[in-house]
Amino acid sequence: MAEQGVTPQSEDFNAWYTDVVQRADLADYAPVRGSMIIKPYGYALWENIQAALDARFKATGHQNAYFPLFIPQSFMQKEAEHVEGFAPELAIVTHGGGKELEEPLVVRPTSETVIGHAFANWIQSYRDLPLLINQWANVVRWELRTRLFLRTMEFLWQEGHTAHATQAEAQAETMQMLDVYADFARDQAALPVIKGRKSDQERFAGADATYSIEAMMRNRWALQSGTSHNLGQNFAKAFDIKYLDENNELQFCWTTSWGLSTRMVGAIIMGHGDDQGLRLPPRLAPIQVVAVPIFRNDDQKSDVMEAITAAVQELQDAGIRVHLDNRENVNPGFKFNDWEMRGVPVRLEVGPKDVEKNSVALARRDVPGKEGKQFVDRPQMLSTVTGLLDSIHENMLREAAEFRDAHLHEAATFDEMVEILEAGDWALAPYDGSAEAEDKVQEATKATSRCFPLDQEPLPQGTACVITGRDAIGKAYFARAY
RNA sequence: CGGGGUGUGGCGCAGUUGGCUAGCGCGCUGCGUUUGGGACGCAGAGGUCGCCGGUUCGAGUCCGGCCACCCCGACCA
Repeated sequence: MAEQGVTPQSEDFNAWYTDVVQRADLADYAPVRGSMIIKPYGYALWENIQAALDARFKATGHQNAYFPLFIPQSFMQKEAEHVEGFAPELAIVTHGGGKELEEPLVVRPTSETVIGHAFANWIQSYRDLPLLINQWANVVRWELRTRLFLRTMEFLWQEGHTAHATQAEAQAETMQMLDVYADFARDQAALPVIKGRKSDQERFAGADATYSIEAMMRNRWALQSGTSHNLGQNFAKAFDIKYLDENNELQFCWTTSWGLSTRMVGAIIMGHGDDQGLRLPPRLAPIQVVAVPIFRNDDQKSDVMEAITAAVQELQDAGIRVHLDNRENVNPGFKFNDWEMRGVPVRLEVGPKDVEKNSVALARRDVPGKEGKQFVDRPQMLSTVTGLLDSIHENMLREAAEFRDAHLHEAATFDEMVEILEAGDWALAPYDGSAEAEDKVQEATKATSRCFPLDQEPLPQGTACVITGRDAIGKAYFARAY
């Protein structure tokens, strides 16, 4: 029998990832290096992410709009840090309609500049504020090294852009959206994340401060899964985004931006998957329940199909995403393995014995083998499935949190820090926020600073950075990161 | 962009001391038997051997160049 599964995680985590993405039909390689084809199953997952986030954006007062893919090159050059930060990864269009363009067009790597330009026109008075906009779009960054979902030259995301009258309001917005991401990760994706502030090296080019949610993958690498920036008045000044306040005085706005991309799909894959393949969080899974009929002959077939069709209908009517696997060229055992690899949270089986006893079998993806399988009376099916979906969500979240917490350690000295990082875990230590300290850690361990977690007490006066010995500005997590 | 590797039916590979009709496994199509944890039999379909050039009576195989992809590093959501 040929090996039909994916490379085990323990053997080669990156190979496991690549295997799973392709075998589970999430994505495919495209003709152009570094770009990807998102297949229907992967896109359905993204659509569910979109729907959940979009609802949260609307609930917090944001409106969707769409800004153009092409940005005049001069726009990118108006904000000093922004130019420098993005210059190496820009795709630039120099020709159109067979002629060289007067001014080259940048394919957006992010939209602060075009949106800043528009905001400057839209905003006149304090009555126009706050302006709360989001767009769902594709962006392009010319990456050297790419990986499906985690880093591709073109990716899908949403980018929120807001303008406010005061610094405090902008900061409140920045933190609110970080919370939205963290809550989404926990409540929809079953991923516990750490909210924190980025070091200066990791800060967005043009931001005063960048915050992120960091998730731990099953190989203990960190994955930045969402970011929220307080842009201060940097873009307001570069694009002349001004308003008249109540005293008829002209003021610069305070702006923010925040984004979450298809990288979240990678976070879900690597944050939950096991040696069998994907494990999708029930609230985002494109298929929440897969129904597998089992029969030996035509008599049984008609009885079983009738029963299972009714069961599927009942679940569907209750709003559950169900797929009936009625393929006849593969046997049930194959289907079990196939759907487990694809990460479907719940499997419903109906066989002759179930028809006879008016029952169904339900198996949960997060608990392997017989332990995770139960037979329930048909009238209890719907309530059991509903309960299972919630229970699987809670269990996946708990497992991920326990795994993460088991691999977080505090370091009191540089040696301790190196020891923790070399073992592959995350180290939390007082850090002065400097680039030279970060470089030193990276040289020693390949790990970088992930964030200063928001959830921490202020350090006692004079606490030393474990790397440089200078005054620390807070405790930061360091880890290997994608 | 540096280091390593790989390009042979859809996928995974063998064939590489040049030799005639390029094989194997999986998958695919048809028919039949199967079906509660990755079924089996029989019959089929499917290949400009990554591309270009060279050597040779003869190139998947040797030589040169190019391209693509994967892995590891440096840079990044």
